[in-house]
Amino acid sequence: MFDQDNELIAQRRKNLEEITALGFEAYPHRFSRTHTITEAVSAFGCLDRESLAAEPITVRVAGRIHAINKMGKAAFIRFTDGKSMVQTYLRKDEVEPAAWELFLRLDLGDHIGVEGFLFRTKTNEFSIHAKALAFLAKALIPPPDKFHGLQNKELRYRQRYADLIANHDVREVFEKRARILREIRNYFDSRGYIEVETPMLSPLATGAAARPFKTHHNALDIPLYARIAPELYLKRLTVGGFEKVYELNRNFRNEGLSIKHNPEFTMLEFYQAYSNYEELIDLTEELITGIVETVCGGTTVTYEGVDISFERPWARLTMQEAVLKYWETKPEGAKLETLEDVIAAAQATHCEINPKAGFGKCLGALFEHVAEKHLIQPTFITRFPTELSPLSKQSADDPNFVDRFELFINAMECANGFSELNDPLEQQRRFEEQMQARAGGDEEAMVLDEDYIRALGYGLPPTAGEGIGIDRIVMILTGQRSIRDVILFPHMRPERHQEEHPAAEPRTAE
RNA sequence: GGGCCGUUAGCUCAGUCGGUAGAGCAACUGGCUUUUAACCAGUGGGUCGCAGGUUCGAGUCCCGCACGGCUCACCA
Repeated sequence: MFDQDNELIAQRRKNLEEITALGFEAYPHRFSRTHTITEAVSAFGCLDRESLAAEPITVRVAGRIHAINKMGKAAFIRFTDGKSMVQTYLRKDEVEPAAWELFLRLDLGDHIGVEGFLFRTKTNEFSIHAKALAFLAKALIPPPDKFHGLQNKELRYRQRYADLIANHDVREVFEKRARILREIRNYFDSRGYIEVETPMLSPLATGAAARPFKTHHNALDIPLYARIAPELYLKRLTVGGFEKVYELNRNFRNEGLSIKHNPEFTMLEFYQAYSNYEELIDLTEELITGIVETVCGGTTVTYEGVDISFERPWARLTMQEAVLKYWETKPEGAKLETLEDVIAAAQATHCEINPKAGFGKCLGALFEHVAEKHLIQPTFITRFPTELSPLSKQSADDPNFVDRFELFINAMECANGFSELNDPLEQQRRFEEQMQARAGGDEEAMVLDEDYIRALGYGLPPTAGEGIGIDRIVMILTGQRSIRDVILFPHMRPERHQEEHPAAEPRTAE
């Protein structure tokens, strides 16, 4: 890793040895600061040259070296605390001789501490006139190009630390992500919801239609699955009397990776007793609009050059209305009331459907084929087929549909909520249907959870629940095109280490 | 899994028709006491992703593989 064959690393190791030979500790344990660089810049960066000269302000700050401009017996060192950058002006005749010798052996990427007084240069740049210089840690590996940053996407994802050092906008994305999560927690905490944590590892992977990761518990000698959704656990808690609960955490799905899919992703799920799905639609608008206003300032964000407006109310369409609206070659008087209607529409729009699928699955496929890509502005799709919604409560006027919605933004499904099915006998019947589909080869059909049925047997009040895909919301609010750009360490194939090649001839030149 | 594109110095990138491997940053030596991607002079640094093939000769053409990006399919 740090082999001497690489001249840049060898040079840095040599510099470190010489620094310790000068009497500096190689990896000192601490450095007391008066300010972070960010604090110093925000506290004093507004002062002009005259006020800085009139009453000298001394600071002790620390950071990583970004650039060095050396001019004989003086130098500027630009360094950063990760968030803000400042430069220090160092003169050979104004610091200890050892400090100057130290300076001569510093490399880009090293951590230093500086004590000095604040001033402005003749080009008016806010700077620290160094009186003392401390060595805090060596970077044996050179940082990426100080001007171009790190462009190679593979390196940026695999070595996020290097990405964060080199590309300041990456840090801003993750700071914004943290603010979004904080706003979500504020929203629910201030309205009396309790945040809970339910099992990540469970004997059953259920509550959603997805393929799970499987593992094994040695002591119990049983298979366990990484959860695909916390849904059924959260509703057990509603049965138990937690009227309003939320969980903000990871789900795991053993499926393909893409610009919109990571094997683990962050989901908000929340449930509230004595509510229905229409109340959740209002809540979702309020929650997300509030986040957009707080985090992005305003009600509009620009994503991929398109303005997305979160001005309320957002569009609402039933699934059938959405298909009819975006079906470009729709014949006069077309309807989507029966299986025959839907099959005819699928054929007319060249939408492939499974010939064995029923009305609900066909309508769902048709919706995804015809309408989904047009749902750029926030849009709630309602009135889902019962066949696609094994955990949702049927609509009062037609048992073929359920009281459910999905929220689409930028053609991505961002939220899914419904009035919860709380009739244990009907739930059992729906699970049995799913198990039949599973037996028929549908790997993603939902798995029966008997204990969940038992919980419903104790009586789940009328309840509405929702899941919101946080990574996707963060993508839209931070303008990132790929989910990998809003996840700190996205999943990658492991690096394949090259076969050990015969040891190179030792270098003799020195 | 399919299709398209990419992989050249630590980083960012050139490399024409197949004919001695290039630049900027970074590094090294020297100069320079308010620089701004500092500047000036000089120097070193390469398994051209890996492995085959064609050819007198391959970074370049062909085949296979690895990894990545985009995209389609599956999925949220």
